[in-house]
Amino acid sequence: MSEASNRFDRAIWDTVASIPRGQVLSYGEVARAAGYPRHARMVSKAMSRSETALPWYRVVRSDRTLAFNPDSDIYQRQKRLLEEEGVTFVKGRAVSVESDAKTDLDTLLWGPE
DNA sequence: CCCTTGACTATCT
DNA sequence: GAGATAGCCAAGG
Repeated sequence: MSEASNRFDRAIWDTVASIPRGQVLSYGEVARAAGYPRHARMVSKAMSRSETALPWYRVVRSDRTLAFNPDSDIYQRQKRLLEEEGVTFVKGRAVSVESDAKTDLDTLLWGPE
């Protein structure tokens, strides 16, 4: 196992571990925050290589949908873990608790949809 | 070295 | 907004 790839993994792990409860980051955002722009596709692999418990479920697509097949068990598991932290889902998109005022107002006025 | 595979993304129809 | 398309980049065959 080379030093370089190990450094990459650690950077990704640290970044994912730093995502606050009830919030989500996209694969691209994690990669960029870790100091490796354009490495979105490598984030999942790095997380898979982790042996410690990471909040992997707080990482979603850039459009806030989940990366798995909606019919799969893993998709349901991720969705449930997020909902347990207060994250809601509107049209398949994860909406963190810390959403902006406009979204909150619209939701109050028009309901989730 | 070429080709295929992804828990991806930005952009254009 | 859903598809298609073209970039992206490390791994493995």
